Amino acid sequence: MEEGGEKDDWVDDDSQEELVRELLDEESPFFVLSQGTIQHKAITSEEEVSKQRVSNVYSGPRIEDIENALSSVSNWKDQPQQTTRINSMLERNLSKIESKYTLKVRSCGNGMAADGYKWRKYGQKSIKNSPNPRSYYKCTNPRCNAKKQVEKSRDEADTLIITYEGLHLHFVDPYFPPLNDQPFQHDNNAPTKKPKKAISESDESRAFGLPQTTQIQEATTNNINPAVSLEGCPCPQEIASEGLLEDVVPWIIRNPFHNNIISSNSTSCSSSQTRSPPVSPSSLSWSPNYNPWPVFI
DNA sequence: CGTCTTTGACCTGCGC
DNA sequence: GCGCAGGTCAAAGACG
Repeated sequence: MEEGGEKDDWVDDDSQEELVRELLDEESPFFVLSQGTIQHKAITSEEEVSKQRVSNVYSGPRIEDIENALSSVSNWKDQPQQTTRINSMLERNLSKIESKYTLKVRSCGNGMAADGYKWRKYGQKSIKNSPNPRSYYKCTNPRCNAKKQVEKSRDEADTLIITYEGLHLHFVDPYFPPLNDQPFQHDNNAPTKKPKKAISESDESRAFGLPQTTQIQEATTNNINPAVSLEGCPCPQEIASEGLLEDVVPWIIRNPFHNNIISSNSTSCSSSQTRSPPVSPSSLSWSPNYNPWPVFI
């Protein structure tokens, strides 16, 4: 993707702060809450070892960490000190933390909730004591190890339970500073499909890691449903084709019209829908499995 | 023909 | 060690 130098200006401070507040707001419609709170779980093999550290750092998302993540993503190219901030976070072992975010999504249609990323289904399993199978998806981006699991709720037939896991590394890696003083270059021609290669590359990418708060941002903005920009909308082509968070978030922030759509998307699409009606799902079907209008409950 | 989905087999972790 | 359940792999088929 090629945004030139413009992208760094896409998110102004106010927008960032607003997004941060949204991230921390339990009432935010952007968050799917399982019984009112984001389910956050540290799942690394070093979980016990790092618990004490985590308890300091991850007793909850701290606003400065989220700000770190946001500012690191948006500004480091222009502000060398961002490199220091990233390194500081990495030194705090933030990169070793992975998180799962379980979302309950009320489906308005036939199933999958679009979240702005392309996913490749790699498995499906029947779950014991559950009538509904669970589907496993990986991000199609070869530099990304993000995964999600989707299953229907046992209690509510029209509710999907989506568990996000891992990182959308293709979202952050263009913003990480070059290693070993090598010239940093974003691979604009990175292939988007070749799962086998993706495994090794994502393994390499894990060395970068990501602060947990960035994952929270990811989990949140996944729900923002950038797919709204796909067809019939004057959004950058890169968004439509890749749905990358780095493109989508600033773009959405800058496009109030789509913010309205997103907001309406965060409420029930049933009879309680009082805002502008959603675009026809068929017009958004850049991935055939997705119902682009999930409702977060 | 390339890509994606399906689905059975295999792997792994965990509890007993 | 064994069995179970969840997670992943990969061959085969479907689809555009």
